[in-house]
Amino acid sequence: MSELEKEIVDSAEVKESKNFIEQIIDKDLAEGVYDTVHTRFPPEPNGYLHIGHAKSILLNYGLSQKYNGKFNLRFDDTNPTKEKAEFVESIKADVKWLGADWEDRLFFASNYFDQMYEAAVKLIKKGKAYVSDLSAEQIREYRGSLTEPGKEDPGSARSVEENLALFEGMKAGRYEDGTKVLRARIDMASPNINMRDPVIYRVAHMSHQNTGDKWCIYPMYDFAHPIEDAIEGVTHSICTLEFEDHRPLYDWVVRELEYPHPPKQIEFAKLYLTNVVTGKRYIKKLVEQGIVDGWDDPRLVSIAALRRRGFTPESIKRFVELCGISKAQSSADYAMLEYCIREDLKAKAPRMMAILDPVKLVIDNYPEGQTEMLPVVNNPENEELGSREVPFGRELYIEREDFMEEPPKKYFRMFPGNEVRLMNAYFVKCTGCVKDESGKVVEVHCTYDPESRGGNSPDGRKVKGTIHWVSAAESVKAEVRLYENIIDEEKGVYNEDGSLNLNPNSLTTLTECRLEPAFAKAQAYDRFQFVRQGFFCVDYKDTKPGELVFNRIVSLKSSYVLPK
RNA sequence: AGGGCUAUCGCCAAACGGUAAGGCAACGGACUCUGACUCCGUCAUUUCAAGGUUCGAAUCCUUGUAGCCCUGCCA
Repeated sequence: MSELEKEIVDSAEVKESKNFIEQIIDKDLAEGVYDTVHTRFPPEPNGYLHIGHAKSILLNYGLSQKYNGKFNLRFDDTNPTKEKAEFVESIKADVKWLGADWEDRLFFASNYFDQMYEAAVKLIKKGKAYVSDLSAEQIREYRGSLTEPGKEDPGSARSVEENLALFEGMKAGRYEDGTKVLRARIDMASPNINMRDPVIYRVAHMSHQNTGDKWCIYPMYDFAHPIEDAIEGVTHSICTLEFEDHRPLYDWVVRELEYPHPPKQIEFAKLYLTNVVTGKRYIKKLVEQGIVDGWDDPRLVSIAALRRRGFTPESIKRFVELCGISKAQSSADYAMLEYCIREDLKAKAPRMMAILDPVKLVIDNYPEGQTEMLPVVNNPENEELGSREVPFGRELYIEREDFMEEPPKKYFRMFPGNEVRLMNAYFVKCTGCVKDESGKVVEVHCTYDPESRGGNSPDGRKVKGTIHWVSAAESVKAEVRLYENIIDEEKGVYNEDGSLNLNPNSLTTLTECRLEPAFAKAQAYDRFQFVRQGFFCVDYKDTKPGELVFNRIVSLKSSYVLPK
């Protein structure tokens, strides 16, 4: 290819298509609707963040970076009945871990309660809001149905003065929970139910995690959110599809409150993953039944679980990018997530040897009692990761599946008469095996070629198979948890009736495995690529001294399948 | 008087009236001290359906169909 051709190809690759949100922003910028881009991630501190939040975080933060704008982290804490301070810290940690930097812009919606109260007063004065005496049930009745219009709230007829006095009374705590609400006066006959005089303030005598007992009235999301965005100077308020119907109300609020540079709400489709349990009530059930050990169980897709399982922020970012942004309801394939972590760890993680399903290998012509240290490169694709010494001896453990007494065609690992390479060590020739009464192989025997130290024979002969191993004497016994999150490829996670389709026994398997010494010294959060099996990280939970628990985070497809 | 949104390969997703990108998955083959990785090749004459407009339609129009969301004093 000539230089010119290369340039043409390069420039073609640079031309990236923009997602629909970027197109909206470009247009806004070009038309002067906004002269900057300011986004935010507004979680309610009522639980843990999951992979879906990661999409929102990375989208919002990414946009602010791309357009040289700003990104806020704001806790949307307008409902004290659901929120806890402990979630604030975990959310901050997760957002930070993902690399979204809010700099000094950490906000709480509850810090705007005074301004929201004033905003409500302003609406009352404009005749755009009134106090209602209706019960929750009555409000529901008056709202009408999907096909029938609602009817006027009796409170709608009150004068501005009366509303002002009543609303002040609500604030002063003169009314019980549920006895009075403030409603926006819009249109009880609107086909959009959100516009049928939505409740914008309710009474709740409850301590708030941030404001304590200062307030006994709290604003509703639809009223509070646009105000929060407007106060912070947010330009593009990005949320998920279910809020599309709320956009007219969002626009109504910023218009009636007369903000000079009103923010704009844009909706995108949530990120769903196939074959993982996401429903909160199911997760709760799994936790209660002890099937998973909490909301950060590695089989779940909370940010904390993914972190615990060994995913890197980079891999999640890549995954979110790969998924793209659109308005079509979709579910990403879990294989794509696995691809991202494999891709990321490939050159970053040291590769260690471990035997998941050990069977003993005895080298009959190797001196009894001798141990030698063999140098091994930590990652052949990345020399910077250095090397280590691995002990080698007469008795080793190899993977049970790496030996077959009667091999099928194209099997080129251990079988009687075949020579293979013990990775980084020696060529060995299989001589046979020892079985117990039940016919189970308990020991494989072989002889080695002392000339082939390091894994190559001086006479230049080749072997087709290379297998991994650990020294029987020096290896460390450990438990490995094999986590599976694939429930049923065909039926998926949920049954037709909405119940959970899973076999608890299939979720996790504990195996006793053998690790090479260096692997066994792993620290929490260390990540390793494990020969032929996948990636591991240390599972920091429930780890007792001398009883390491490793967690296989990604199962690489085995490309050799035994014939049935 | 219901309203809103969506529909392009098994899964995501571009294409913005000019002749269906790309990634994941899958499948061949080459290579290999991990049956991994890498490499190379294959994978939508057709865009939910049926009509229409146009020299030309995934894109515009009409009529259907399917899926998701909305009747919290949740967010």
